[in-house]
Amino acid sequence: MHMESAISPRRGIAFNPCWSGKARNATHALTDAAPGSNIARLITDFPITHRRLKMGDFLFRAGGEFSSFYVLNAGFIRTFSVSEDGQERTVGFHLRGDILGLEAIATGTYGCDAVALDVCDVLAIPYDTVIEHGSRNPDLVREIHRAFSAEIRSDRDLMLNLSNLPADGRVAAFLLELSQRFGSRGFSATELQLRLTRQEIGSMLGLKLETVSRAFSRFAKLGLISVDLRQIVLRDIDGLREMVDHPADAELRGALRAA
Amino acid sequence: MHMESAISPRRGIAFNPCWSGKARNATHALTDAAPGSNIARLITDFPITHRRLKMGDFLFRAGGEFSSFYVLNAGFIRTFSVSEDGQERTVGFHLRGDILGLEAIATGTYGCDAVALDVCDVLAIPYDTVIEHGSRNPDLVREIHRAFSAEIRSDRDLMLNLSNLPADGRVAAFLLELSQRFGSRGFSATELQLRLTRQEIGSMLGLKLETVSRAFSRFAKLGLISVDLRQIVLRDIDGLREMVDHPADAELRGALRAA
DNA sequence: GTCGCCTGTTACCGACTGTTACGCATTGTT
DNA sequence: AACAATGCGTAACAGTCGGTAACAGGCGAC
Repeated sequence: MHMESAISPRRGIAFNPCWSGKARNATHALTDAAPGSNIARLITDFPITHRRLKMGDFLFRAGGEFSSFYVLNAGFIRTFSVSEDGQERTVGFHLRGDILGLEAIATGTYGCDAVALDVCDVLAIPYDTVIEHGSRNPDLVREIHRAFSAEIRSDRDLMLNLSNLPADGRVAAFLLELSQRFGSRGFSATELQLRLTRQEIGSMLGLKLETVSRAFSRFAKLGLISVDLRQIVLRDIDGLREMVDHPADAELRGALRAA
Repeated sequence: MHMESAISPRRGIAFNPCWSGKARNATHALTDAAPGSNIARLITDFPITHRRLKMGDFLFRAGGEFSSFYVLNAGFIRTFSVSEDGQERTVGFHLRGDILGLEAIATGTYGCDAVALDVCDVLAIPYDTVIEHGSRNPDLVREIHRAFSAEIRSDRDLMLNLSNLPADGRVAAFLLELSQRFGSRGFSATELQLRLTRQEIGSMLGLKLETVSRAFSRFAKLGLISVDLRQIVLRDIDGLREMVDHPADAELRGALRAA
């Protein structure tokens, strides 16, 4: 399975929109399942800075100077990088609990843009503070390492998908991964509210928007999903999994089921 | 430029095959340019374990229990993962100074296989030791973070290439990245001794071996490189760069230059 | 030496994806 | 209300890449 993320399978059901309150210590802000939650929990003896973003605001820009990394507490964020010719390429789609900005430590500048797709609340964690705390709190260091490591893993899974799956397989894998992440964070795992356009999804999967569109249509025709613009309902998880593992057969099997 | 790695541009020319001696403190074993060098240098007050590998030996296997990560001191290592259907997919190609095994921290088990392509010498760095040292040596912690972060960056660059470049562009980008890494570690940046088969290269780039072969042949015909099995000489770096940036034009331009 | 195996090269064909173009629905503006 | 802008779906066409196959060269086993 390429879709397994390194996230613990413990499910956090409760969804606390704590960003609607005052800025507060983040100890109880996140569920267990989110990689950023433990880190926030381990930094207890100083107030964490909250940043509020509205749709379209940037959390950081590529090349901007690094001083903090961020734990997304509520909302949705898209990260992308812009090539020399002005083409936007989506790098990731992030929900609450995700950590952003880790890739900036090496160079001291952020490696991509991060834009809010919705109203967002973000915890800003100053890197120097982490280092300072780390010297007397090995658990915090371990937790940071785990987050790094998980990031590498999931990037690598995505890479393997990109390089080995045909268009349908990639789209199916994308949906399954999203479902798993939504589920582990207390959202519905079958009714997905995409916040991305076809274009943005495509640029993350190395496909054109028409191809994404076609894949969605095909899946709907095969009864695997229902599509209503950006509202997607997964109806046959195993079928989608089949589409990832054996893309060719899945097509055939669906066809004869329809006949 | 997607090919820029986060490695410092300082070049370490001297190549000390220190693995031929007795196991020793690693302080002087590696050049500045390698991401693993600083880490090895910062762990000074205990002897680092060396592991010798001969061609075909595994440094670690997917699923194996994690206790140490590794700094490659000499030789070449290929990492790959095996899918359910038995297909091998190359994840990375590593030279001296590279760090291996970082992705294992999250789950406690290694995420891929690592096999020696040559006689290798590897420094094994027990993770617990790092944590222990980290509490009184913040620089070590920072250095580890830098390595993690650089890993994420380079994975992401590769991802962008995979999802956006056509076959020729990927192969050209692969050659340029290799050249840059060889150069930064004291090898020739233009005469590359590939240790990978076409198949292995292809599985890293998401291409079939025939496609890799065809790309090499095309490049050779355009005068960009010379190919003699796994011995490749880069003859026109700018031309290769052009192939990455504007794959279509590069073909045309080469054709009319030949005419 | 010969055989068999592995790696690599090249050619031909077909499938898949990108390209282009058009139509439709929604949204927000004049 | 008319209009433009944006996102989305569909279809025809073209280009690229993979699948298959045949062949050459290196190498070890016998």
